[in-house]
Amino acid sequence: MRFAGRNMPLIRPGDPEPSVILMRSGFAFRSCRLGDGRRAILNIVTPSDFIGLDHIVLHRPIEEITAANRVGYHALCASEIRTTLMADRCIMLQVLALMVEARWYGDRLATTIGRLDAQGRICVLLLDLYNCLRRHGLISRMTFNVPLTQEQMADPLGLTLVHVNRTLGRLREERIVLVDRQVVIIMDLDRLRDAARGLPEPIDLISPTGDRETIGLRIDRL
Amino acid sequence: MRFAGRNMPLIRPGDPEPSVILMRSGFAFRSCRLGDGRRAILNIVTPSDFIGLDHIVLHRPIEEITAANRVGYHALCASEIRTTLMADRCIMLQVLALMVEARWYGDRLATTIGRLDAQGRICVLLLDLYNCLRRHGLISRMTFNVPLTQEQMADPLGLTLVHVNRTLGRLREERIVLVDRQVVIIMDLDRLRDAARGLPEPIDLISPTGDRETIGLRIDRL
DNA sequence: CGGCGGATTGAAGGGAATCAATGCTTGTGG
DNA sequence: CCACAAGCATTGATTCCCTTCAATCCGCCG
Repeated sequence: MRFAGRNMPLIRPGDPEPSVILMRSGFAFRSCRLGDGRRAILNIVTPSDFIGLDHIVLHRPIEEITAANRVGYHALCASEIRTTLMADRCIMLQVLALMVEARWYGDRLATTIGRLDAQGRICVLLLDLYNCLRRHGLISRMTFNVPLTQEQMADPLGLTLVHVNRTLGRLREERIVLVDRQVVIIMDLDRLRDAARGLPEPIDLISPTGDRETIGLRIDRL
Repeated sequence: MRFAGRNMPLIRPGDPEPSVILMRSGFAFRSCRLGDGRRAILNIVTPSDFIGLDHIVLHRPIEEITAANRVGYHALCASEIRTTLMADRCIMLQVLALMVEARWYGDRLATTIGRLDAQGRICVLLLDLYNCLRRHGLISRMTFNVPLTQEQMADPLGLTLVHVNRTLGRLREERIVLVDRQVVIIMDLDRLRDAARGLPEPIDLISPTGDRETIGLRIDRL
């Protein structure tokens, strides 16, 4: 188990020896470099997510992972993983399933940005985080911590931090969800779902995602 | 080799026996259903693309594929593919590579929509089509056919057809690219690239994408 | 000819960006 | 312990890109 502090890179683009990472605690975000050098956040990474699985088939990382707060994680050399996968076809299939799931979320994000207004997009983000944390048993109430600045929320949603701020204010006024500092309090889950409604539902994998631990255990072993 | 006419479904969501498809000729688009029943186009599919590879690990299709014009394609039952893959690890790795590439394009699309204005988005779409067709040796000049309505172009870019129309008009005025009916003529490739600049570059897979035929051949054989 | 799908164009309105200034916390050093 | 700076949140005013609504036009086919 390794650790990284706020704003520290877990993976940087062009790393000669890229890793596959299993998040254990904390938040991070996955981003890519734009032509002008700016950084575009692609999504938020939460505990028990795998990141960098694409390194299995990539020469060098195309994206960078940055810790949003203190992060605990396991790292393993991608080439080792590759040989491991070649030895166990079932694991390989599971990795494929994870990639399919990741693609689905990418498509879904594009749909979110393309068809929902600022309020809808933010609701989707918060709802996804809620569902994700809840699925992994990290929360049980309607309250949780999101160690992101408003700018980091705005970026993957294609918004400006100013507009995120205003919209969060409106969501608070309407008593749907309250975001203060790093604390999120869902006040009305139904209306939060309504605001995010219209999007396709998460998918149904042959090998359920809960089985991630199957891979996780092997990583621990290595 | 099978054929499908304009607006005919190649894959429909919930199909009990989903297929993996290799496009041979014609255009199609991949879409998903929104809560209100509308259809959201996720991307454009061109000849030699694989679609439905996710069915290898999915119970049932989550997206639908629709022919944009007359399409020729090969179809193979996903469960057969799955057993084939389990037998040949190298092919499996190639499929994984294709999924990684697909995800990258999904992420890239989200970035495109989130950070570029209408002109940039349309330029990205046209440029991607150009590069894609060219890579597969389907065109050699600056002219090609795109059998899409303006509405079908607008959809995946998060725009309205009205605004696409106006923007195409501006691109014509500025002598960058000319889109009339279904004919695209790139008048100034450099400025087209400029308008789309800022996006991350396509990726560099360990097993080059050109090797698709490796899989294609096996599909033919089945 | 009439109808239809798609392209084109106009006018009006709104959502989000942009520019800019002001609070609020936190941490650091004197 | 206070002063100060840095980073982030908040708020206002203005601008503009894109949407929406609507009308017209065009090519095609029965």
